[in-house]
Amino acid sequence: MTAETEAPCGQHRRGSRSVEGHDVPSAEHARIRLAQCSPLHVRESCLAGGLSQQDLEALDRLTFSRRRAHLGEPLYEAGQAFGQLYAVGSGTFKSCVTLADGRQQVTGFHLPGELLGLDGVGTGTYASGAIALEDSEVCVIPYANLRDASSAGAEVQGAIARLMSREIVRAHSLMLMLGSMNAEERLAAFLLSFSSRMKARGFSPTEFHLRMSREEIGSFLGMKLETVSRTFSSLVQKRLLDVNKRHVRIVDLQQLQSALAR
Amino acid sequence: MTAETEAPCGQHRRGSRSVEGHDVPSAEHARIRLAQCSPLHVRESCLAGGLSQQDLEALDRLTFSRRRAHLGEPLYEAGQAFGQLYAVGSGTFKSCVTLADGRQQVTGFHLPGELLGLDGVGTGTYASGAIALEDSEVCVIPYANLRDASSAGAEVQGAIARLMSREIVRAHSLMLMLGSMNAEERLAAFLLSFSSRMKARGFSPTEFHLRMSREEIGSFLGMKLETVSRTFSSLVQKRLLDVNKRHVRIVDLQQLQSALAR
DNA sequence: CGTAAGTTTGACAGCGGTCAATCCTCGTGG
DNA sequence: CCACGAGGATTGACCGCTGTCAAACTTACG
Repeated sequence: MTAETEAPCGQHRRGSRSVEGHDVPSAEHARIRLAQCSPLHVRESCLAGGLSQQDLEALDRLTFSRRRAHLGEPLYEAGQAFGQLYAVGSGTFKSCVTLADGRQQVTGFHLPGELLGLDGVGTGTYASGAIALEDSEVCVIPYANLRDASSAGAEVQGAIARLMSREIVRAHSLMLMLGSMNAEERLAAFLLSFSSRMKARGFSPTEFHLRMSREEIGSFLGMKLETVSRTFSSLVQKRLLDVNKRHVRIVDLQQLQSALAR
Repeated sequence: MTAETEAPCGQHRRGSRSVEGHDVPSAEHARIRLAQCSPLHVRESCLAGGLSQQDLEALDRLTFSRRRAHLGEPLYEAGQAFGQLYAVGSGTFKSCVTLADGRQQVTGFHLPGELLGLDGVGTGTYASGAIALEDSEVCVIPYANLRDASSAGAEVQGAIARLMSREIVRAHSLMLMLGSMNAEERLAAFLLSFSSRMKARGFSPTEFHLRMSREEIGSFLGMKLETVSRTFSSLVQKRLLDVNKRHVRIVDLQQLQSALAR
């Protein structure tokens, strides 16, 4: 239906092995608590950063459902009424903002344990959309529950504030990257960030599979897909990486880090 | 003392008509409530956006002091322990982040009514620094006071959450700008944003004085100061602006807006 | 096997960075 | 009061990075 453009934020059409018939992804809302929702990831990564055991237990009590999103499906879309936050349980998401004239940009990639939807709190409307980059699962956290002063509300409010603040810091450092780095530095920064996030989740920090296309990486890094591809090739030539399509192996992590300091 | 670099985040050395002898800007902490702290600006601008009357009164009760900062003086610096938020009462500030290798970037300019320091909530350390671009005044809001569940804490917590969320949205749209606009579009976007913020504060939206240098604008927009200057000249040539150093008059606001949609 | 999407690579051009000279403003000191 | 110097702004010349256009290759799915 939607007139598909050449944008990096579109939904995928080729549904992979998605079973189809799932046009409305808001289907099942099983009552499953955060603690059962891939607890290891959620607790030991971004979400847990700075949260006390008490915070986590409070959060657990406020989480009431989970939801699945297949590859290419939106979890929510920009402009939609804000109602809940989502904690990635498994899989990967990208979030995208759109300019008035249609230009779009990927503002982030989200791994298990990270929180989505915080940009909706301010206005009551999601400012960005989130789309699954593979078949994924999230925990749904109704925001109204957080506002209830009841049930350790204050603790959780503080935790949410910390998470938001970190998102601000992250966005600012991305601004720095977009404003002052060349193509090679941007890609190196992206890969190193990805590497440390994989490591934090118990995966290999030097070998991983990217779930996003060259175009999506380019959109995130503020460069064209051809430049992304060329820069990958350049880093391979310099013996810092092995790359085969979306499979990446970091050969020389030391040098990749020093590629940032130019 | 500090080895001054060529960065856009440095403190100014030429103290203008500053009286001197004010090396420690944390001096006087008069007990003045937010309501007395340029209330018109604070209430009718960013801070007030989305806040109820109740929120504002709650905030008032938590504000205990104000502080002055002369041109070039830091309000706080990156890495410093986080303790309070600052509401700009009068004047202008810039905030800056620094990369490991010393590169810096201006992440925002702040007008009366806007809140500074939210990036410190997450880690307990300010991730950016804030420097006065003219002699300015702020309201000091100890963050600990906000966390106290006492005295309508929940209301204020929600208000702070909304403000943080808006800052996230703002940062994301800046990322979009840095990633996908050319020099002219960036400058136009900057001027239009500045214009509407001036208008919101009761100033002329078409004629104003910029408190920041070309280098600082460039740092914020991800371009070099020469390019900023050239782009100003280009917009003058196109009859969209009148520019004399830092004094700007928007001649054709319509066309300036359409310069964004390319 | 054919088509579509994604990736890679090449050729070329243009925007913006770099280096440099000049001008302007303002504060300081002779 | 004027000369001088420093910092900021403007403008020009040049060039390199990255965008643009295009073609070839790979992979997956119908």
